Amino acid sequence: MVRAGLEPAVTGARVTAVTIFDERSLRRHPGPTEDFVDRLVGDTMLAPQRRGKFMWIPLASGSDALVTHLGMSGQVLLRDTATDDPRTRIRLDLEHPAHGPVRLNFVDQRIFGSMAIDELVPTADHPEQLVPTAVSHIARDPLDLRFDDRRFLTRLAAKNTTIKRALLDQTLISGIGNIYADESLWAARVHYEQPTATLSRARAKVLLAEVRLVLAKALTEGGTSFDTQYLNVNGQAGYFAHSLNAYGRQGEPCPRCGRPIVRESFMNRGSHFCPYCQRVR
DNA sequence: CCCCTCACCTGATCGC
DNA sequence: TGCGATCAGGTGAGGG
Repeated sequence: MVRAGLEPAVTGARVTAVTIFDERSLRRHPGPTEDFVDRLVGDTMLAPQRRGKFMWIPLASGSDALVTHLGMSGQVLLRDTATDDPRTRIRLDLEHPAHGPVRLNFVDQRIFGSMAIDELVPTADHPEQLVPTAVSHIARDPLDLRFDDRRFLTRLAAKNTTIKRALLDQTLISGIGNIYADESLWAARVHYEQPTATLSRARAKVLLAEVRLVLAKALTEGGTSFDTQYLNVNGQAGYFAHSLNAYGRQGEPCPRCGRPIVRESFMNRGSHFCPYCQRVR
């Protein structure tokens, strides 16, 4: 969503200025602040790419890319050159050959996200495409046409953990956060603490199919937004939050069986599920 | 190597 | 009214 919105505006655009308002947003940048600025200014951006929750914009000058992770609360907002946003941590001013000047505001309330300049490298998992080193260990997301279902199912069965941990493991499958994990598990009727080793291949296939449906729906509905804090590149809220079945609905009836949804604490966050529909088997 | 816990952050909300 | 405590969650360092 974010990537698609940025593509026409940044592809071919030259960076004219970079302003750092909060250095903590450069936590993942390997060098000092000046290095980040110097390597961006004057360079030209190519088409944005995405893997999991990482987005990167290759730079025309060489083998580097501007890598952005949105964390929890990050946004990349496309603005005209006069617009500032509250909690902007990094500002990029661009000049596009066709569209003229444009501004990218990296807004991030909780500063879980970041920007960095990172080297593009080849990896065994992604032979047709160079990816930033910070992204090289991230698996493909299940909507990627090159996602390997058999490999995923085999690696899943080999893990010695529970299913929700596995779904959140970005080296196994990417693009699934806490909300989409709970929604997918609810849809597939799988308990979040089902051991991966005893989850049948048939049920794992159903779960993978439900993951795809949840991610595809979230994508078409513009992401999950609970308030104005979560916006797309045009500053609009997504609508996925209106169609949640389990996440955040503790105490409310399960849309399938009517019994109450339960919330349990797991991995320092919430797991929302229907104890009747979703049982360890 | 594999698995798991926890620190990192801010702002909304809750209880007293 | 105010103030401290709690909660939200993606990532990766570090421990076992």
